[in-house]
Amino acid sequence: MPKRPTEIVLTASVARQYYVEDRSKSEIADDLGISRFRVARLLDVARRTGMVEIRIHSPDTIDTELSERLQRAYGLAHAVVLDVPDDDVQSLRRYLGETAIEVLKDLVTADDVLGIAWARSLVGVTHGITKFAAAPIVQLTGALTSPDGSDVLEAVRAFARAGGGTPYVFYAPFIASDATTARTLSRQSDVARAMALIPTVTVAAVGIGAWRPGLSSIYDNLEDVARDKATRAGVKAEVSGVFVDAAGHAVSTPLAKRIIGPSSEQLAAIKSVVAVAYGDEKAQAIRSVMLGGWITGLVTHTSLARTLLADSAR
Amino acid sequence: MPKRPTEIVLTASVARQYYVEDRSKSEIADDLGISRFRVARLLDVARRTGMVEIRIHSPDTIDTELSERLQRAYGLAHAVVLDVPDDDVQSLRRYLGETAIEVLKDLVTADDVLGIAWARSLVGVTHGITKFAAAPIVQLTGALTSPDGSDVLEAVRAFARAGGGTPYVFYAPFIASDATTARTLSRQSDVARAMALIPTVTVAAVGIGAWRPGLSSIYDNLEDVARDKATRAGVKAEVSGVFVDAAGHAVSTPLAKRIIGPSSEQLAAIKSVVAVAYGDEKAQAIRSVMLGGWITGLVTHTSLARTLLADSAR
DNA sequence: GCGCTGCCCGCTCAAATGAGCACATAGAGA
DNA sequence: TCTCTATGTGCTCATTTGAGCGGGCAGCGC
Repeated sequence: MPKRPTEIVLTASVARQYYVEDRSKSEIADDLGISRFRVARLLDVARRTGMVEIRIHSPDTIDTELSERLQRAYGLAHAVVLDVPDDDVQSLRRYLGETAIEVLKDLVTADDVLGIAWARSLVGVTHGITKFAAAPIVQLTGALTSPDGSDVLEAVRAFARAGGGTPYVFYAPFIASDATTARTLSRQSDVARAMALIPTVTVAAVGIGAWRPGLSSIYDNLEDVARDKATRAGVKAEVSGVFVDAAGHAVSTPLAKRIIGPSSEQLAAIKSVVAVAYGDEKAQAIRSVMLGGWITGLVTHTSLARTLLADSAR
Repeated sequence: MPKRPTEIVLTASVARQYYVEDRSKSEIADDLGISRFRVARLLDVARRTGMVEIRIHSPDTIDTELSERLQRAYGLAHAVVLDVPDDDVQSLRRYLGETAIEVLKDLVTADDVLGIAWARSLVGVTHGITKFAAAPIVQLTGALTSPDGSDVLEAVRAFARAGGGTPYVFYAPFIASDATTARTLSRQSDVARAMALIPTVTVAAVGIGAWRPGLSSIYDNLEDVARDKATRAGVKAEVSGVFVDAAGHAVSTPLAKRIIGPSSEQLAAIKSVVAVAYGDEKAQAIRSVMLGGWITGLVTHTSLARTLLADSAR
């Protein structure tokens, strides 16, 4: 910081005029009878010495800095990190879901086709949607019974209702008992119609599961044999029914044939895939999914974001 | 502030890159794949909504904002307002004096001629001066006995010693007993030599007195008769022996002829006149002096500055 | 005294930026 | 359904700004 009093006053004055009053350097220079170069240099000094302090504030709920870092670290197109209490899973899920809906609102136009996969935090809050683009809404995966009774079909319909687009739902489970059953189910007209639309989907909302008990709806709804087989095949995570290993590569397992949902190729072809994820225990799984490039956007909370960033630094 | 989460993140990201990382708008735009216009607009939004907070800090001792306002309000070339405790007059005087010296250091080059008038806060601290321009130093006014023994001559010599310039001092009182004595004194060679140099003085350091007991060395050193006469003539303040009324106009009073110091014309001709002033009771006097344009710079403290600004708003 | 060094200043030229305009799009209301 | 309005976007052109350069000057060592 300058030592001479008159220069301190001058520097502060210039900084105030430039930064607070938004005057141009030339204008300030003319005003003070000094050259614009001098003004620029005074401003440099002011910044370097800390006379000018600039802070970026975020609205309470969003941690923009973490969001940005996460976005950069994993090459995401969108990342939203919510700074909300994460001890109450119920309300956390609500927050994340509502935010995800906002993100989708932002992303989806009438020219898009929105795909909705089973994701607990999303499907629970869809009833409150207002104003949505008139895009077709396609159910991406089969349904799973949820403790609170909300399901994918409801979510698809809610989006369609809010925007006036056509909902494409179907009645089939997420996981069929075997590959043959899955094929049979897929031939049902409603399932076939939705599946046929998957290649046209431009924006998808998905959930991410970790291949461990309690961290993936698929894992929890599977028999031991199939589960262990997948585990041995290297499955570490799952995105809307697509199985991936630690590095994020798709794992081909017989299990995949039992899933009613997008194939890995289909998922990869979707332009924007927004995932909602919470729970620090899922960090590794989410990381794998992001490394594999399966998703383009993530809505999550601070502690998980921090874990993900710490991991990416390794 | 934007409502959509992705836009909040984007806006904050842009603001951070622009303000904190000092990247250019075009660069940020290319990076994010958006137009530079959009970046500019996002930044506008960020500023308008308070996402970007810019604060100008001053070093502890100087209140740059008050300084600037004072400077503008009274059209001063320099104003330095010190934010120091003003309950201890001793230390206040020290601070002001030292700061005034810094200001003078800044203002005076080898091509200048510095004039020093009697000013208690200045003369007390001159012994510590180091590094000064090699300018001639001229004693502007006669001397007054000071309680702490410091005097103008000492100050003049200290400046000269620090800079290597020639000191022009003389032995004569500030106030002669009558006009005739004053004339006689002025014919002394040392006085005459200094007085002859006054028209060459380019920078002067002066004190300001209020025409009330205890607020002006001249007032306090005068007999009742002369004092009252001056009061009746409208004298409200005094700058290095020049008497002015409330509006700042020079008051012609017989008293002026008894003063060994610059005439009002001579004072007015000096390019830079820096005054040191403290004590809220002097506010009106200082205001008058500034209104009259007698000084171009002021070194003072916060409470007095605030009073002066409140007065100027009237 | 004399050159040397580092610093501050203002210049030129090219790049960055702002103001105003035209266009597209989405939502509101007839 | 159609028009109107508000909003967001990118364009052009004039202005503002930054990078790098050379000159002048004070401070310093010989």
